[in-house]
Amino acid sequence: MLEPPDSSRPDDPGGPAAPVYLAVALDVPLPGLFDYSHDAPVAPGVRVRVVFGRRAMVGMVWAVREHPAVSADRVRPIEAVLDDLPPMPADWLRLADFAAQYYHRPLGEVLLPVLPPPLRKPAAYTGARAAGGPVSRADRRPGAAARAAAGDGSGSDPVALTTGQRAALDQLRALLAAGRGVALLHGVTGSGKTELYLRLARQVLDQGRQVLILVPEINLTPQLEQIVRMRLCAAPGDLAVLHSRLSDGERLRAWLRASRGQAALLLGTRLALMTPLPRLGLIVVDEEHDSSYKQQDGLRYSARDLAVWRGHDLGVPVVLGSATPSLESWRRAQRGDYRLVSLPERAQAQPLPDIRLVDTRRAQLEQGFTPQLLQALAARLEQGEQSLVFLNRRGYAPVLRCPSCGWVSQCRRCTAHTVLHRAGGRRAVLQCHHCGDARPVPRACPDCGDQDLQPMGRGTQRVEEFLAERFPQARIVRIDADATRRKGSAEALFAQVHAGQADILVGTQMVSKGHDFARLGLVGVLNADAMLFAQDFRAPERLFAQLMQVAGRAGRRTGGAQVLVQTDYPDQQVYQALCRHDYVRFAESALAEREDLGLPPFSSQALLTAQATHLADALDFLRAVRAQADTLPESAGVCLYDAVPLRIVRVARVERAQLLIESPRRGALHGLLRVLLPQAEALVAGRPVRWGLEIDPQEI
DNA sequence: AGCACGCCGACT
DNA sequence: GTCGGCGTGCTC
Repeated sequence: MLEPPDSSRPDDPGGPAAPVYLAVALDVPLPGLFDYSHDAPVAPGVRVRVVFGRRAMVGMVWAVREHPAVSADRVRPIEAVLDDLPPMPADWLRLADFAAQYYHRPLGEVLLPVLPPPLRKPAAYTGARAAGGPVSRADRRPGAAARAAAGDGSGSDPVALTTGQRAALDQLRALLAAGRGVALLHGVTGSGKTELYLRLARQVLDQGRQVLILVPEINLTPQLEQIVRMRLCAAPGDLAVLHSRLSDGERLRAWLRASRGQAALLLGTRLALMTPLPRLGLIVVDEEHDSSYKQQDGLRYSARDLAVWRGHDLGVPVVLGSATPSLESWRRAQRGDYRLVSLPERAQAQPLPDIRLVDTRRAQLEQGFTPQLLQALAARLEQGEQSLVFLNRRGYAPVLRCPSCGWVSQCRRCTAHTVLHRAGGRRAVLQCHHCGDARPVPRACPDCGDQDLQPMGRGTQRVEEFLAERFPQARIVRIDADATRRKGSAEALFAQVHAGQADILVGTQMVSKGHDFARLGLVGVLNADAMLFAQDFRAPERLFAQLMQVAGRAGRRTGGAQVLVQTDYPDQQVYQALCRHDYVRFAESALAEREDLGLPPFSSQALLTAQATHLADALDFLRAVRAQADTLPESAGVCLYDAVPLRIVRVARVERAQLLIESPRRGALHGLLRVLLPQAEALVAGRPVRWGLEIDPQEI
């Protein structure tokens, strides 16, 4: 099966057939396809093992040609046709083709990385351990799903819907009946979006079709997985789960069950989007505004945007859900491209938490806390309720400083301060949050010898230390990337909080997603302003979403919850809207501002990035590209900004610059890129520069 | 991106 | 005298 077919086939008396040429996509950063010869045509979407340069690779056949695109003496034969899977389906190939064109990357960089690793590693098919290849090995193993407990409540819908939910469900069902279209389901935390996903999914499953549910993070899969199993699965194999923390084998087995149509439900993170699903009938994207849908390395695709494209292409409805939709989606809903479905209230009738701003301009702060916040913490402690102190800054202090000469701790490899870390018992270190480099804390100032170095500002560790001192009777739990580094430790910490074994929770954005803390009565937000003044135009949008999400942690079961946001700028639009839980007003004013400035979603953007040892090389390259663009007729209606260094110009000894390209017409932008990018490739030749392109950048 | 080849410094 | 640094060149 894994060897190349014999060239002298017995049923072909005319001798060896004329060779054909297969245009093969390979995962290399080179444009185009690569031609290989073979003795018979092979269907597009079939994987093949080939030798490329000096190494063996798995590629995918894209087309069959009569003549090679390069001279025939450079063409090599296919090593083996990997026929352990049927050809990838046509709709999957269309989706990959669209992604390759939209993100301006070679096909092979899309087609292959989205496959489970064993399907794209040549070593899985050669050598003694291959044993018939990864697919037959996977098929010989039962897999985790078959051992998992079956759902017992399949068929029942235990919760009665509120009037608001019923109205929303009717609108969503109309979408299902129409068989296509995108709905933006807008509802605050706790308004019951999940319940609606489940009921829609049930309806689609009953029609014998498959449902794809995307969630932003792995952390959110276990909870949803449990609910979905209980509510929608008659057998354990009905659900397949896909995310990056699975082992290669688990991932392959889940992928096979979904792509063969055996699993009716696929739940996963962004990488699940590119799974073939032969009977797909509904796509749900939960928390559609979340930035983790955008891949940040390799092909920088947006799983949410591709989900919308896939739904449209297949004529399958897509539901985008969020309490704080992205302004891109909100505008599409306003224009009528998406159907807006609103859930106006919390499902179980508790009031929304009371959000208040605490003006820090005149307050007497104690370790960053206002007296109001400290009093509120004390009161909740007394009532036996839990509190959350939210601070998006890990470590002990963001910088170490010498009071006599002004020296500050700086990374050797990056233009960034190093952060003081001194978690319980372990030796204190100065750590760079950009490159990970860590060094011991100097005893004295390296510049002037002063021994009295001071930590400036505070992170979660220092807040934890202060609260322990201030409230000695309280049980304090810190949840951030440092406290949860070990596998399973996050689950253990969350379990501790859920079990009521914590009074005060100190956390970064890790705590803001998914977890529903039943006993949480108070949320205190420190240092929100830092997020407001990130110079990115999306900063207010992100801050609003972040704070709404964190506020949503409070009082989901108890009611009477309070959120205190400390700020120097209580008059800012984003804080005012937050206090009123008024996403709509916030979105309208933010959109008006974006329109005035011609920013997305009123324009499309692409970001050309360059990296070099010396900044000047990176900037020179970008300027050359820009000058080249100016000579092209395709640059009409497209704005190319000046090449600029990144705010943190050097990371891990590499200096970075970028050039923003923008147009009110997406077609014009992509038209220019199609012509310009090959020329950029030529311009970089001989320069010590690495470059890249990001379409629809989320951070600028 | 790999993985070669190709010319100049500190080691058994 | 070799091992090895990473500069540039190519891959159907």
